[in-house]
Amino acid sequence: MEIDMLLSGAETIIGQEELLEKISSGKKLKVKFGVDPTRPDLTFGHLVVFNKLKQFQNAGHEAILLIGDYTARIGDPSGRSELRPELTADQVEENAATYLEQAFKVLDPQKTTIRRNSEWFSGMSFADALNLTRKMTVAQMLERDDFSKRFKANQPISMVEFMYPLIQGYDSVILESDIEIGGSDQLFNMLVGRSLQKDLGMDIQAVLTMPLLVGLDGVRKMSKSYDNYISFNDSAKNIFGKTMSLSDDSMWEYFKLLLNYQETKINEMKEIHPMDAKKTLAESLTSLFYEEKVAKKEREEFSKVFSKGKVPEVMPTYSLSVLNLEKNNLLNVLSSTEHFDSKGEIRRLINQGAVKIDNDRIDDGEIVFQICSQTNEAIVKVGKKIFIKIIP
RNA sequence: GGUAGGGUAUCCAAGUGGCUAAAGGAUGCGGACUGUAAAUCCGCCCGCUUCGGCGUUCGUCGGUUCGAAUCCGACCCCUACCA
Repeated sequence: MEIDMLLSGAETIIGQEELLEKISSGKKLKVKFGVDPTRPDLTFGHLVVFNKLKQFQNAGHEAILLIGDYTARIGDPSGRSELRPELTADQVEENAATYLEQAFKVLDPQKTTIRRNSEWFSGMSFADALNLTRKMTVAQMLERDDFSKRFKANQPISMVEFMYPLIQGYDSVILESDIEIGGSDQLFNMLVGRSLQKDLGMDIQAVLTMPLLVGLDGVRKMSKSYDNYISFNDSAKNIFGKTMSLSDDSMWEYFKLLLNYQETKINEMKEIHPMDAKKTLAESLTSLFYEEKVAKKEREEFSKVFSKGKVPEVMPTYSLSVLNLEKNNLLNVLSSTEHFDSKGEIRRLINQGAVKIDNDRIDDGEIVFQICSQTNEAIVKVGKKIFIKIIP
């Protein structure tokens, strides 16, 4: 039963038989999951794998979170061969720290082993590194899907990219991992771990890949570089709001991959109104990171603000007397609120009919603020999402 | 080392002397329609502006010209191919 759960949702499982043997023998497995701290946020794409890691953890296995601090520092050129700036050690450390903080929102810190690959790579000699490269051939490398595609298309592949699978594989050697989990785009790299272990006569790790989560656009995979992601660090409001912006079609993936909903339960959800289903999704996701009552509250706020067109409970507030502008016209006031990049942008928004004061559409940026003497405040709404309160 | 191609706005990409702040996509933003959906349609998308303009931009520096992203020179960087 437990085994079924551990393997559920996986897209590919390599080395399943040995894995099952190990599990049934009662061995405490070392489960490896690696992340490169190249940017400050973990996304819900990572969450898919983190959830899996947690399942193993809950089942009593050893969760090893590998921070690729050494690799991150070199600058991973994967993907479109962009020249990524090398990160400084400080930046990487900073990112690593926030990664951990975020990871522990899901994982149990007491039971999680944290390792950094700078532990073994920063002291590695060039000769040892070269020895690593001996383990793989160019032809083998070109088996990796994106390498072969780029190669055929005459697109650049840098040497350091060829090192990445080896680096990642060597991590598995050092950690003596029994199983490595990751996104399905990591399959090749994880398989290299198997070859290296085999080569050294070690126990060979199983490999389990999880499907890639589609991003908020519903088309491309969730990724920081596409800016279509929800992060562990998003506010409750943003987790809820971003989830609601998903298309109906893609929400079921979220139920499945992020909340581990089973087929039958998903089918039940499909019976109710999509918006209600989505609200349930959004509330559940929000409560993964915040208290349930906070999530519930966001659900109510959402209905209030967007379905009923009311004003949110809290919003950034600016006082005219504090701003102390030469002229209290709409343009100046908005431009001093730091929500907008330039006055030109605000003008554009006004011209496009995006700005309302106390629910009246304004088409003139020169209009001077007159604050209702009864309520002693004016509510400016810009677009659908920005609310600003102005007080005297 | 040789040959060929290239560096243009957030990204992709056109543009080879003036009509170019620079086509077209994509992303993004706004509006309409809605369920803050998605899809679709319309609009905006370098900065500042007293809305007449002004200021910066096409790898870098210099030059030719009334005028340069476009021509010339040098330099830097990238890519593929052949060795």
